[in-house]
Amino acid sequence: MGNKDSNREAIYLALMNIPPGKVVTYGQLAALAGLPGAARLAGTLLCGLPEHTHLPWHRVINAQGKISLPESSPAYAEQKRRLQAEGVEFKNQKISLRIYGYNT
DNA sequence: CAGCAGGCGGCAC
DNA sequence: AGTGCCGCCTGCT
Repeated sequence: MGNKDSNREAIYLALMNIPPGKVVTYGQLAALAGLPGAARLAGTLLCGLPEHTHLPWHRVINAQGKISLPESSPAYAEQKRRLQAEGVEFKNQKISLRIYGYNT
């Protein structure tokens, strides 16, 4: 345990455990994967996910409760749409972690 | 509210 | 095989 490959896998596994209608921050996801402080890693990996992935990458947002992508990005629109489809409400592009945050 | 520095991997040279 | 730069980040000034 601890090698790079398992870290990547850990992130994916942690992501799979996020239930619909809930969201986690990058840092939280990394922490759940056993990699505290590796928030950026989570972002990098999600960025590299193939389009055909089954992983709920859309449930990952930044610590500010916002989608960490340019609003003009196609991925932004899709992420927002998927979250709204799961019942997540946006307040001016912002999500309430207090309400939709995933707590173990 | 904006700006800067810090810690962790990934990828290119 | 080693070094360096960059990122869908964060927390603190």
